Amino acid sequence: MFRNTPIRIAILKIFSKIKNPLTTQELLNALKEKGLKANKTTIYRQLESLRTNYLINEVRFNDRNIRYELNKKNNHHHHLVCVKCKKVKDVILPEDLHYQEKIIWKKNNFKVLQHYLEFFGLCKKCQ
Amino acid sequence: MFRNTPIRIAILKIFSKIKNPLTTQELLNALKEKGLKANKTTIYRQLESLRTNYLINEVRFNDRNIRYELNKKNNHHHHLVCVKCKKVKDVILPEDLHYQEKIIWKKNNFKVLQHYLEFFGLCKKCQ
DNA sequence: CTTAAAAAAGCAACTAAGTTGCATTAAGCA
DNA sequence: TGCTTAATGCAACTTAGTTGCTTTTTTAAG
Repeated sequence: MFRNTPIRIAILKIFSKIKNPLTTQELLNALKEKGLKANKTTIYRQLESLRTNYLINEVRFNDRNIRYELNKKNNHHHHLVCVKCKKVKDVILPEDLHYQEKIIWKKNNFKVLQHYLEFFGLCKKCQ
Repeated sequence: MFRNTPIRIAILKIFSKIKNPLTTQELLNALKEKGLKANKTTIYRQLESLRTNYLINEVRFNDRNIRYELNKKNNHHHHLVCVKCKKVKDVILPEDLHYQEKIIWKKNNFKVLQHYLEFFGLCKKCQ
């Protein structure tokens, strides 16, 4: 199904090492730093392929960029984005949104399949 | 501070009547339907002005578009987006995310100022 | 009502992200 | 080793959004 091309391997390696979601541009830069000059078309196609095969997830913060991160099993989490220093920290919520989604089901008969949830505020250092 | 230009008035009127967040393109179309041909530069500048003055909010669903809706007082809500028919319904969560944000504060010393939360799934009709 | 200052609108040119079609290269397998 | 097909590269294109500058319009003072 997939072919283990140098670019694909490099992209997955970068994602596995990085702590925060990457924009397309950041990924391109990271590849360049590794000495791998990849065409932007290739990157867009790889990201699309990885995404539709559930290997990576899209993440949206409060700017216009779309970011990507590895879609590891049992690693559902959200992000705390500091509006001042822009640092990002993963956060796992106890019970996540199960309670809210149960209410939504009862009240609206809407079956939630997925949610986007990100928090913006001030980290410890920036307050 | 603001000047009551026909375009600004028309934009606010459209937002006050519409139920779901609008993309820039949808707003342009809605204006056209009213017989108001407005330059796209003007629309972008109006949206930016309305946003920085807290009259409208940005909303992100799972496509690339940024949508806008009126920022009414005491109307904090989230959206149920049907992945099949694309219909959008507002939802108000009891207690919202206060509990989760309290936990975040206790565990991470992160002061949440804002959150993005949207639900994607199947509406009553589409299940 | 007139007029002056400043904000808003319009216009054209530009930027940058993302896409498309097609030719070339290279995985992976018989 | 060679064949098939996916992946890559490239150039041209599309489209959203931006910028700089000119013109128009709002608003408020005289």
